[in-house]
Amino acid sequence: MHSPELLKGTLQTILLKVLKDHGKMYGYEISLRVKELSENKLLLTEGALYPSLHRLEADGLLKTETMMMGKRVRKYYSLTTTGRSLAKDRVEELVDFIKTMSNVLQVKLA
Amino acid sequence: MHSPELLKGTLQTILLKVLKDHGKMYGYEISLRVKELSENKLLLTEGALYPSLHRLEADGLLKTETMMMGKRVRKYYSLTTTGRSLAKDRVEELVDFIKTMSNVLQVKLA
DNA sequence: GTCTAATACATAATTCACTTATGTATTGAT
DNA sequence: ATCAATACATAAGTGAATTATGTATTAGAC
Repeated sequence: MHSPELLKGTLQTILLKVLKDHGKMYGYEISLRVKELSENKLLLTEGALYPSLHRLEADGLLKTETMMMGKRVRKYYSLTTTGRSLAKDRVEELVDFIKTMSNVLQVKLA
Repeated sequence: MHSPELLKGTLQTILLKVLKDHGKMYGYEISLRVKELSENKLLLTEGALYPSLHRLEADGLLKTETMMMGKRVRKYYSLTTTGRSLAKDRVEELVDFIKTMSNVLQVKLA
């Protein structure tokens, strides 16, 4: 697990990106997907995940659909048109930041 | 310039790394060096830089030497033994985080 | 047949590393 | 002379996280 401090500012971008690639997903599913993609290094806590999803929805970047699986609630999130556009920009910005950081740290990335 | 939000959690590591590579440096010099290494994309504000240096010093990771250049004050910072050791760890952690992020974003880094 | 872990959502209080704003003072360039 | 650059510093405010709770269902272990 990484120092969680590092996650700051990257969570929204991660959420947008994962939803861009996988379409409709629910919160818990997203957390599992991120865990998988990161090889167990990025563990999204609920306290970070749900407020972040709610914020993205409030900002009009995500839309939701609530389903009942038996008696269990599932809330599916997907990108709006605006969200899709922003997802692209945010990912580009983060990739650029990563490249900048590796320049500053003077490390080669495989 | 990047979204400054992304810098959070990475600043101390940057400072430790730059000081590890360049030895004795003063604050303003560090900000210029980071600006140069990042091709003008990382602009350290004083409000972030100085408190961060002070914190590292208070934590025993940096030691200081104040010099007068004519009438102008310069405060040189350098790593302590503890600081040198932590610099290594922090850089490794950040590099690892960067790799994790690129996995999650599924991007190839040159 | 009960207990634990996993599934699935949610929110409130708190933290703390930043941003933004401000302050002081020297030096070099035009 | 005036402006930009040099060089330090700190205080107030922000906001995205952490930490701590809470509710409830379902599957598996024993």
